[in-house]
Amino acid sequence: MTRTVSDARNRLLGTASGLFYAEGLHSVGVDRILAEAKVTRATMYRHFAGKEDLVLAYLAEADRATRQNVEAGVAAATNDADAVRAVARGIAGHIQIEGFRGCAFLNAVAEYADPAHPVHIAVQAHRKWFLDTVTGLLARVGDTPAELDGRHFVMLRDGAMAAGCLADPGPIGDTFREAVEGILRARTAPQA
Amino acid sequence: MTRTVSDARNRLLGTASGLFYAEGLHSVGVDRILAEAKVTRATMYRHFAGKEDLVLAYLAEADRATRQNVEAGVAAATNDADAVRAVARGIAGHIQIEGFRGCAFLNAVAEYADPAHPVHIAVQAHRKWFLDTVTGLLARVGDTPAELDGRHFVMLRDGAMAAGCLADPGPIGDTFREAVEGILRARTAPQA
DNA sequence: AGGTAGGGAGAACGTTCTTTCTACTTCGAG
DNA sequence: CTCGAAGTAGAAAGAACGTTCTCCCTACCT
Repeated sequence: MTRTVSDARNRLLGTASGLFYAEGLHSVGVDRILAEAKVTRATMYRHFAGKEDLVLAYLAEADRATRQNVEAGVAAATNDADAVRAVARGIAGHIQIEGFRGCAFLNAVAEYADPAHPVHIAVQAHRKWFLDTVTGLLARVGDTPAELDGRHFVMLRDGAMAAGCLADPGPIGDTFREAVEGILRARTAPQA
Repeated sequence: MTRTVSDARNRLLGTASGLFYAEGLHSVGVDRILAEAKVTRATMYRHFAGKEDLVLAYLAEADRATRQNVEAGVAAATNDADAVRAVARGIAGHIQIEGFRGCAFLNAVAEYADPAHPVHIAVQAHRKWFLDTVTGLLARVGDTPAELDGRHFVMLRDGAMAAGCLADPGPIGDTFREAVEGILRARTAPQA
């Protein structure tokens, strides 16, 4: 019942995630991860089938963290429009943090182009969840179909995440949030 | 004066570009490029200092092609708003082409995270040109400062390019162009 | 007391990577 | 005619890669 769930495994996944995100999937070798996590090869291969499994676990953790952030933001909102704003605020805030290197999922597909690859599939699943979630939130604001606005929101998010590590993240976050306000404005006061 | 400029060099850069774009920078090895281009190692190292030089040449060619496309679209436009629309149409069209795998520059920074790396610097230069160009075009529509709208346009572009190879590119292109129309609308008829 | 899971340490495998090298051919310009 | 640039062909170096392996130690559970 003590269920340590392995301290070494946590260190392994933690440092692997940090390195993968900061430097890229192919750029980081197993040796680097083992050295930095102070874990031996045998231990790693006891917990993960291989490097690819580590990558998948890294993305799964990122997916879990994102869902938690979104759900927390939505839960704290007092109305439907504010729920959308909360998601946007979370993204804008995420861009500002030290060491931000873009979207872990978009960066991953840049390295795993094959659509049939497990990594690519994991990214697709995450993106489908996000698009569906945002579209659902937007549908509760106003009474017009929200599919286009959902895609619009995700497009802004993807662009903000991409540019956030290539330009001053402050103005990027501001631009993003103002653009989201534009979407909400158009939904609350439909075409003139 | 015959200046063949080397047929082998062209084949080399051409197939290297195709492979780099389709499969990623780190995923493609020199051997693959040499085999596919039917060029020997010695010839390649005669023309390029190394693989990194090939990557840089690939990005330089992509930069040149993009600038040409934008300039052609702008030149064909009959007024300032249509110039912006022409750029947007070019992007939306680019997303639809078979084999589209996202923005070559955004994909490149995903693999070369170090801001001091030549690849990263080349991407920054390309992006600065694009942002400046778009902001300049938008400044001619309406008479308000265009910096925010320029960033907004680029954000939409980055998002559209990122999503274009992860979802049905048709709706993505439509969403992008409609969002750009929103920017133009806001500039021609300022706040109510 | 003994079995077993988790971890440490490190050797070694075979592959692939980028790069360098030598040796021979081709061809056009001076 | 000759020189040199550009090409072919292939060996090989040297490093890094992901993976597998053996051996030993510790801690916990029964």
